[in-house]
Amino acid sequence: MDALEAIRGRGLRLTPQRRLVYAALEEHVGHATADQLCSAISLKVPGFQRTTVYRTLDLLVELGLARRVQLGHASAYEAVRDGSDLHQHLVCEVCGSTTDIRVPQLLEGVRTATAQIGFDLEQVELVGHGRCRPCASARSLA
Amino acid sequence: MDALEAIRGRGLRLTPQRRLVYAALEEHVGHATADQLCSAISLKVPGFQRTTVYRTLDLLVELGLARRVQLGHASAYEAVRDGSDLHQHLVCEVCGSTTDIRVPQLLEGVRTATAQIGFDLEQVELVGHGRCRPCASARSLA
DNA sequence: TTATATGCAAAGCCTTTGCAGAATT
DNA sequence: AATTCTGCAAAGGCTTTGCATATAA
Repeated sequence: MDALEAIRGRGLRLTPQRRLVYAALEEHVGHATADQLCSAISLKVPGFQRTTVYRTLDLLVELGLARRVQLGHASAYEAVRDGSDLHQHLVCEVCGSTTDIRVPQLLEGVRTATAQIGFDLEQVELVGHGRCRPCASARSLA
Repeated sequence: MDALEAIRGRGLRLTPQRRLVYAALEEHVGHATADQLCSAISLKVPGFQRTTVYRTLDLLVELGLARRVQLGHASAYEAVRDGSDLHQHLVCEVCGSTTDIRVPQLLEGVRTATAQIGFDLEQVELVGHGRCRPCASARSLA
């Protein structure tokens, strides 16, 4: 909950709603869509607004407390934990599941390429598409 | 135009509309949104339907004649040229421009990581966010 | 001739915006 | 007390779908 103090540090307000969104994000395993978070919170606080979730997520991303991942058309979010847990995402085209992977030297490689053209890199997002192990196995049996 | 014969190869029909969409995609420099393509085609064929553009793009992607790139919320498309011109994209957060980059060994790195977990990788999409050279310069002056 | 594709209209997601009332500092 | 936030409703992009008509093969 300490992380949220960053909100006050910005001169903004630490409201119950913001706590709820951040808590839901931390509790959620893997990535969560705004809608999933809203549903989860609604169990405790009926009528919780999607609008508020979106606004809060924007704020959390801006503060570096959450990361936004573009999976397909919709955005997914995940809490940024301590220690740079930089990872990328794999999406299974068959079952839609997502998996985390770490690609060593990815950042270095991209930095080298961007440095050459004077692009000031802030974030790298990589999404791989294919078939997860279970779905790949199922296919090879067919 | 040979590439389009792949459509017939699938037992599907090579219509004037499909030719138009593919031609527009090839002529377009850089990435094109469905809407941009539709506008371009509409200059020659007034009233050309966005619906048709979307349906055709889906088909072209499926046939490997086009590549879909998720830039922000909207999709952008580019023709797949001969010779693997695999590249990735940088998006400037200030002016919204996109730039192509090539990241050597990117594919190898990702393949290594996916092979370890048995994920059958088909495509890799990387998007970098930051500031393009002009915008970065403008900022450092401020 | 027969299945496929297009045009059009409508609906569907996901997300953002405007504004009045509520709540934090 | 002053400013920021929330809830609600509405609109806004982008994309998909349904169905009758037109068209490629």
